[in-house]
Amino acid sequence: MIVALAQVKLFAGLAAEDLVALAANLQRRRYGKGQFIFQQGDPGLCLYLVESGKVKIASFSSEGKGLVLNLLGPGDFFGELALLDGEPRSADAVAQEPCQLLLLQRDDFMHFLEARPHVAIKLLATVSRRLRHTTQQAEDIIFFDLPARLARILLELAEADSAEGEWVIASRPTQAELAEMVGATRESVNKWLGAYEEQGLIRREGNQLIILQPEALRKRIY
Amino acid sequence: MIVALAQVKLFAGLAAEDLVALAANLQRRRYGKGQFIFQQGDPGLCLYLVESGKVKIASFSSEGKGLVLNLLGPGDFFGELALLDGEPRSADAVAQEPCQLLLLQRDDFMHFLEARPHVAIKLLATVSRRLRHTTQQAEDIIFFDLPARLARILLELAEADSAEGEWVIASRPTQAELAEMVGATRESVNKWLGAYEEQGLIRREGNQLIILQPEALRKRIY
DNA sequence: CTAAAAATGTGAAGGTATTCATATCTCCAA
DNA sequence: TTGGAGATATGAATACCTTCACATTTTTAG
Repeated sequence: MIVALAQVKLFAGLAAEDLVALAANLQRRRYGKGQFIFQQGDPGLCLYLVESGKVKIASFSSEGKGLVLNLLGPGDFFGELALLDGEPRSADAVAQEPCQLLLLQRDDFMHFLEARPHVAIKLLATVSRRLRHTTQQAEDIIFFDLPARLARILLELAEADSAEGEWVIASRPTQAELAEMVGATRESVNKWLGAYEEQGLIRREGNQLIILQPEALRKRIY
Repeated sequence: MIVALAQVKLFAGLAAEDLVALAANLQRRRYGKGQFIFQQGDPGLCLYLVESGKVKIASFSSEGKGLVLNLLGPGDFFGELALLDGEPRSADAVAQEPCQLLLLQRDDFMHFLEARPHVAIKLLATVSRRLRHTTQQAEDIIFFDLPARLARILLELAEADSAEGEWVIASRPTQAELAEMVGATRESVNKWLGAYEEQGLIRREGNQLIILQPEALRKRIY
C-alpha cells in the first residue's frame, strides 16, 4: 500500500517515513462498475486515492439530469472538499470502471497536513486548479453553444488520454456520458458528433475516437 | 495597516507578531468605481485583501458577454488562485464601488503559509467553499431555468446584505448586473423581475429591493 | 447462438431565452 | 431646468436546444 501511496501525485517526493506515517490507518477498497463511492449529502469522512480504475464525480438534478464535474484516474485523489470545509459531500462519486481505491481517514490526513505544510501547499495548488476548471465549465455553458462545448470536451479527453500529439480517445464515452459532460441532451450530442464526423474532423473506430483535425475543432471554440 | 490585516477573516486569531511579520511588504491601494484591479491573463503577483468597498470578480467572452463569479466585501480576500497554482489570472477583478485594498506580495504570502500550516488549512477551507459555490453555479445554469436562477440570486444577495430574517437588498443591483450574475440577458431579467413584482414576491423601493415572500421565491428553485 | 438490453440515429413539434428595435423613465450635472 | 446618459420596459422575430416518438444497430448475457 505504501508503494501505491507514492504513486499519488499529491504525495510524490515524500520521504518513506512520511508515507509510513500516513499509511497507519489506510484502507484499500474495491468498487465495481457503476457502484457509488459516496453520494451528495453524505458526511465527508475520508479522502480517496485512486490506485486503479476511473472515477466520475457528478451531480444530479431532482429531475434526474446529470452533470459530470470531474473524471479521475490512477494517481488522482478526490473527496477533499468535504474534508477541508467540513460540509457534506457536494456531489456523487461513481466508479466508471472497476476501481481500487485507498481510503485515508479525515483526522489522519488533517494532522498530516498540519505537520507537512509543503503538502498543504501542494494541495492548495490542486484545489486551485480544480476551481479554475469548474469556473471554465460555468463560462463555457454561458458563453459557448453546444458544438463549441462538445469540441472542447473531445479535445480535453484526447489530451488526457493519449501521448504527445496523438489525439485519440482510447475508450470512447457513450453519447449519454458526453451529454452529461457538456450539459446537453443525448440527442443533441448525437447530432453534432455526426456533423463533425461528416466534416471529417473526427472518426469513430471501434471503441476509440480519433480526432483527425484538432485545429479545426479548436476553432469551433471561439 | 496591521489593524486592517486583523480584520481579514483568513488571519483572524493570529498573534500580533505574526501579523507584523506579514505586514513587512504590505501595500495599500485605492481603486475608483469601475477600475480594473487585474485582468484575465495577467501574471498573479499578489494577494488582495479588501479593507473597504466591494470588488467583483468576473469573466468576459470574446463577444463581450460577462459572467460574475464572485462578489467580495470588507474582510474578504481574492487573487489567491493564480498565486497558488502559478497560472495567470483566470478572470478580471473590478472595483464595484470605491475600494481600499491591501496588497500582499506573492513570495511573502507563500513563505508565511509554509511557516503557518494553520493558516494554510484555513485557506484550504476557503478555497474549498469557493469551489463548492462555483460548482453550484454551473449546476444552476444547467439544471434550472432563468426564473429559478434569478430567485436564488435574489435570496443570496438579501442573505448577504441584511440582518437575520430581514430579506432586503440594500443597494439594488442594476438589471444588467443581475443578468451577468445569472447568465442571461438584461431583457430577460427585466421580464422576470417584473413578473415577481406583479406576483407580490418582491418590491422595488428606491435603491433597495425588498423580498416580500422569501419562501415563495425559494419554491421557484425546485 | 439468440434474446434482451444498451447504445445510436433521426425528425417533427414545442419551449425558452436571445436578438433587435424602440419607447419611456430617472436622475444628475451643466 | 433641461439636456443627456444610464436604466428600465416591452414586443416581435428568431435561434437554439429540448422533448418525444420511433427505428436501427451494437453489445451483452444466458
